[in-house]
Amino acid sequence: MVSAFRMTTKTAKPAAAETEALSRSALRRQREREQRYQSILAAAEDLFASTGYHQTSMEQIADAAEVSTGAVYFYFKNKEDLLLSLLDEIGYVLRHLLADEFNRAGASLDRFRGAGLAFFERFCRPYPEKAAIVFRESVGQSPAVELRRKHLFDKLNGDLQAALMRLGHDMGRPVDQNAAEVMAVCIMGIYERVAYHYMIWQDRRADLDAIGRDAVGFILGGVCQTTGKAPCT
Amino acid sequence: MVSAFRMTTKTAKPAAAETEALSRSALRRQREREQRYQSILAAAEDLFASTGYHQTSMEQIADAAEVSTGAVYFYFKNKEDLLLSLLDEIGYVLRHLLADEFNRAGASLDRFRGAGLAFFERFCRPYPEKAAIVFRESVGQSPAVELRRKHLFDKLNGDLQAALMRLGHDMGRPVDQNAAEVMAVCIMGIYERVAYHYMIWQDRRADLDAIGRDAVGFILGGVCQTTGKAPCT
Amino acid sequence: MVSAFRMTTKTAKPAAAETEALSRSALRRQREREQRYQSILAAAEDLFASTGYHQTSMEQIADAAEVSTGAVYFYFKNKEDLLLSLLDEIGYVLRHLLADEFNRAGASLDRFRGAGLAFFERFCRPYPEKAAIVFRESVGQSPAVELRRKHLFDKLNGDLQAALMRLGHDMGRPVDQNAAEVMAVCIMGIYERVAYHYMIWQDRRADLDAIGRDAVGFILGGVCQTTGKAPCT
Amino acid sequence: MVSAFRMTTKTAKPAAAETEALSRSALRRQREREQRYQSILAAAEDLFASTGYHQTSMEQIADAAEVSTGAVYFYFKNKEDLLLSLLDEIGYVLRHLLADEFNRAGASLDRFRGAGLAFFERFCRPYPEKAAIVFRESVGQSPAVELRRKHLFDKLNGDLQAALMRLGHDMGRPVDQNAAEVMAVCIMGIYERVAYHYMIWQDRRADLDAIGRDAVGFILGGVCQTTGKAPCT
DNA sequence: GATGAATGAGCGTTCATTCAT
DNA sequence: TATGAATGAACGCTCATTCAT
Repeated sequence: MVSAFRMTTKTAKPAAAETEALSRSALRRQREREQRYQSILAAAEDLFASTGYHQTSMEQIADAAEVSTGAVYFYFKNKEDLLLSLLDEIGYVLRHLLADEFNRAGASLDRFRGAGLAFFERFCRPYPEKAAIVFRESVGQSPAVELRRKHLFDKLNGDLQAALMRLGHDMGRPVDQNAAEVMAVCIMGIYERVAYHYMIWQDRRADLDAIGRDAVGFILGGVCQTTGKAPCT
Repeated sequence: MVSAFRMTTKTAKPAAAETEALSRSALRRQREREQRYQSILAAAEDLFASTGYHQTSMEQIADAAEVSTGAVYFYFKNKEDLLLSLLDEIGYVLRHLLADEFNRAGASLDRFRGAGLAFFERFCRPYPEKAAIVFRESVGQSPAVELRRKHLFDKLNGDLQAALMRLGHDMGRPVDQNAAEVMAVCIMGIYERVAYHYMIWQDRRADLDAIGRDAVGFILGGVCQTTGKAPCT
Repeated sequence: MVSAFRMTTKTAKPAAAETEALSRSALRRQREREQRYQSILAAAEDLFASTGYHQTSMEQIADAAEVSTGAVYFYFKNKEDLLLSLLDEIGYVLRHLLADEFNRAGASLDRFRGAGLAFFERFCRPYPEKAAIVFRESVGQSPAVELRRKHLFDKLNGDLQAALMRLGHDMGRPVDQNAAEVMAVCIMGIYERVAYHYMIWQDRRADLDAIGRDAVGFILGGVCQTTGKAPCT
Repeated sequence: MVSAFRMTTKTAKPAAAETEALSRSALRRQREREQRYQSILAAAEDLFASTGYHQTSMEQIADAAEVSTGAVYFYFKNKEDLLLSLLDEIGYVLRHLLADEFNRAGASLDRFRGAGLAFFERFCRPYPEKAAIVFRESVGQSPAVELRRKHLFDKLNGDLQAALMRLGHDMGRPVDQNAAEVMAVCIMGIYERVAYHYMIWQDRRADLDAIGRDAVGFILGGVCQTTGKAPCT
């Protein structure tokens, strides 16, 4: 689980009686801890998405999560760490979503279509707050956040790039590594801006099917351009 | 001139004999004023791009522009106004750059190529700070800034959309308005993310030619997809 | 207690076994909180009275109360709130002081005498800072402060007016309501200006007995004028 | 004229050709200067009374007077000086108004009545801004302003005190000087608070006649108390 | 004399973070 | 562990005043 409570290094206590099975009360505490961690993260996600990262104070997050400010600092190093954790969680969700599509059986081009549609239908539509956080709230906030964002995009780009190269290979028209990278970046750009435009700036959740299809069509056109599949329909 | 000093509303008494030509000293004052306005804006651009909007204090901007904090507030309503003005200026530059390409003579597809290359070569490369501001620093800062950003993108999208519909018409394959809008958004997304990836996150100014060509290739692929020109080379 | 720490709205979860008696440490914290609140208020009172409301900075108040600026803002919404709270406290003290006199047994006219003397002897003399704040520092500072001041005077006037009407009734010469109000306002005016003149502008604390007696004499003359008690001695 | 432009000490120029008659242009300049001085003062009076001394900026005053900020500083040393000048002017008006009443022929008690009525009818009613400035805006603003306010009240008190002593003498019941002073202060207090209550806090201009009569009645009662005139009607 | 752009000290306020209990 | 009061550095902004033109 990506959001599992990160074990603090100083886990002193358990050392003594940490028999193979944790005591019942220890288990309960563990569970409560995890719940608190999640509720704080959820509160932060909602507030950052709705009010903005800078406009949200730690106290508001604590209030929304029904804990004290001190508790927030027990679970997270600082405000930035909250955003980083959010980014990690969202990255995890998003990567797996896309990976699932690319690991499906079927014609390789269909996988690109599937991934695109999944991005719009199964990420943006159900989780608009997560989209707002990766694409809006985490932009340009601090070097550390920017770095984490970069890492996230690098991974997504890498996945896409790999899929493109596999596709080129399958089509008998090997794609240059650099070109594949640029294409991956282009695809991510389309995902991002289409989501931003139609989900963050406008609320076109209702039309997302059609929009997604058009965007995916554009992507496929770009992809075929290089991999040569002539009338990419 | 986009950056002409915004005339204050109370443009003074029309005076008696303020003939067509302003007095020499009045002209000089006017010029100096404009210079100050520009130097403050330039200082803000540099600092926002290098240090980040929130990490830059008004005092730093004043110092960099070699004026007092009060002077900054004389020329700009507040910090946000500085960012909005920057956005306006950048939007002006960018739109004209792209419009110039679309108004050129020649095959319509070539214009898309030209616009894409111009974006990378003639906007991102010479003005990396401006790119950092539109694509990074102005993201998610405040409702007003977000709105201005949206307006800017709406205009750019509109230009692109119009060009796409003209192209479809020329090709004898009229493009649906909504589809054209989505395509325009896709193209802007590619511009943005490629610039972000290769200019803001990495410093690949040297490779920008090749990268730009690949990205433009992708765009043309997406465009042809719909407008039907078969082997878009 | 007027100065009891204003209960914050979010009075926490009622907790499980928070029996009728608060834990000892909770009680202590409560007490310390109240002390801090009072010490900040006292610091503000002193500084406002000696230096002036506008001339006193929040930092000075914090320093004088030996707390941080942040602490001041924890206990009071802002600087204005400090003045409003002071006004409330002073109003409470003053009203009760006068009410006590009017509720005494004895000839009704004597009560007016008693109230007047109490105002000078038991309010102005021991609390010159409080007098300075109601009569000087809170004048014309902001709409909210002015309103609170008005409310305070309205209450004092109301008390006086009621006493006057009772007196008229007792004397068999009912007083018109409007006339009673004007008389109440006149009495407050005398209180205020005599205090201002002899306590704020001059330091005639030593002569306050005689001055008070003369002023009270004047008031009684005015009162008898209407209620008819002939040679009001 | 109290508001005549204070001659600056450095009136260098005239020294040479200041023949008994000023040249026509010199006269015109003199007149314009006086007009500007007055218009600035009037603008300040309006703004201070309506918006508050601290809430009014020098720029607002300059704008309202249709001059530059610099001009305001040519005619007045600083913002405080503006308030001091206003206080002087108002003091002049008020003192003469009351003096006129006291210098009238007739029974001496009637003069007190006349003065009181004049205060309400011929000062407060036509010049509510002036009342707002003496009684509200100039209170507790700075040591210098407070001092000037004190001087003004001292003079008014002195006039009243003198009148009281004359009255006592006329009545054959000489009044003690100190007692007369306290009575004067009481009368001023009534003037002030009744004006504040019914003109500044409420707008009872319409009922001012009745209110004034009641207040004057109260004053006469207080006065007779000491000077012995039995049934002061 | 008049202008108004420029100055810059100063202030109120915020809020991420800490730490005694 | 959890709490929440306390901290204090930092910042945006105002505005009385000055002075070159």
